[in-house]
Amino acid sequence: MEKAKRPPRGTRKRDVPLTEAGIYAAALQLIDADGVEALTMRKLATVLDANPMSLYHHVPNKDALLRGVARMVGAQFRTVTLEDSPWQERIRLLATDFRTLAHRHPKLMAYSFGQPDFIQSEDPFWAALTATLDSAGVPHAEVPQIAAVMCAVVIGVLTAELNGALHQWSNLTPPAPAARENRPPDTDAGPDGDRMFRLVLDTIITGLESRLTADRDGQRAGQ
Amino acid sequence: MEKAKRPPRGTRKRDVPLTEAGIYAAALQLIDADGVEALTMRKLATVLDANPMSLYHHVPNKDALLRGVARMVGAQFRTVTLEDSPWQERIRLLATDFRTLAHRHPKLMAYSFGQPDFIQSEDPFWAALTATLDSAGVPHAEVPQIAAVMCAVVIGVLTAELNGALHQWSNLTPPAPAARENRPPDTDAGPDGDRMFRLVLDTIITGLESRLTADRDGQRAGQ
DNA sequence: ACCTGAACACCGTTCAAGT
DNA sequence: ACCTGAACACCGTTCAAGT
Repeated sequence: MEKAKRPPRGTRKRDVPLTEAGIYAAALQLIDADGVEALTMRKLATVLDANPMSLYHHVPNKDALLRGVARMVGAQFRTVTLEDSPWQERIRLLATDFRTLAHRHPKLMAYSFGQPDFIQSEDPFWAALTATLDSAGVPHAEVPQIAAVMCAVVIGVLTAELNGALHQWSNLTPPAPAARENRPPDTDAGPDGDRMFRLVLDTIITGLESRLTADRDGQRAGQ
Repeated sequence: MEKAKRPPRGTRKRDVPLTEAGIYAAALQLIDADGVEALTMRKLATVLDANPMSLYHHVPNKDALLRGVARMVGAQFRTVTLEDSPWQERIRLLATDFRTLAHRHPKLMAYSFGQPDFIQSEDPFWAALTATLDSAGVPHAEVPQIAAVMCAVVIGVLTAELNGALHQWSNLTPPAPAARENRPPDTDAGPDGDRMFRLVLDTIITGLESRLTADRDGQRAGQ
């Protein structure tokens, strides 16, 4: 009978002590599978084969847990700096990297996008974005505002893509009352999403370009 | 002692029977005050001076309650059609009307913006937007997609404005470690929000214009 | 230091019973 | 028809106690 506690085969996750990182990793799995709103301290403990209260020895509370998971995933987002390309190219790369990350963990990112502290001063992403706008010739004083609205725009489009709104709205105009209802969220990873994301990107880059040349024309008439 | 039930003065809300509309109105008050996440069937019942379970006779569940409140508020959003203005002006009006609504019930709208069914085919807003794009000369087949991304962009910026992200990000670049932390969400109703919203609006309208003239030039070289 | 069981103060919702 | 109390199946979290 010796011990007799361990179930037959690998059904037991934890022969290993609890870790902050381990908790985050397990939480991320649950979130990827069922979404942030389905994550529960108690479910998470079950998955980790631990007592729910044990988690509180490694994480202060559920909110900190979510922030921790978000920070962990965000850290994967090291963008290639691509120092010697034109600013348009660099912005495009930043945005598509962002989108790639969003597609890798859609449920988590749909939540993270709603948190104002999702972007921090220290983020290499923010540094890269502001540096790029700077090198594009955006007046220093305006760089943070322009960067902020660009983030808001990109996050808005990604959110709408992730929760299916973009897809749903695109198929709206025909009354289509008998169309199949409540189709699954339909991550919209297809070519539609790609096209529409590029459309937005092109538009804001074009808009920025024309704004910059207008500024220059205003200052020294030409060039 | 006759009756002896009624408290001294107007502290009692309900001498009147429960109504679906009354429930929505009370729920909206609670949401405006404390946000959607703080709304509880039990708190709502208390405010209405009713038993929590009584609500379920007028509303199937909490989800339907929230949708009902959102629909009720969205119905206020009757946009002036402004039939004889240039499409740029009409789009601008649609967007600023949208923003006005968002500022009137920020907590509710921050929630509603996340719901993919927030915009429906029957909405006069959607009809006005698609009609405007149509009159601007957007190819019929592209109208829904363009309308969808425009909604996503505007909602993205409004969401970031409402939850304070726009404001926070704008003040990011200086490391500013000792700055006051956790200032209140700071609805960002000030001139900052106005400016940044107009900036986005100008940019997408400019982008759309250049896209349209490019299409025309491609088709018939000129005009 | 790390873990745990019991308990507290909440939720949304079901159901059988009251008027 | 409308309302209600009790109860169920959950939450996050505190706390005192175990090793």
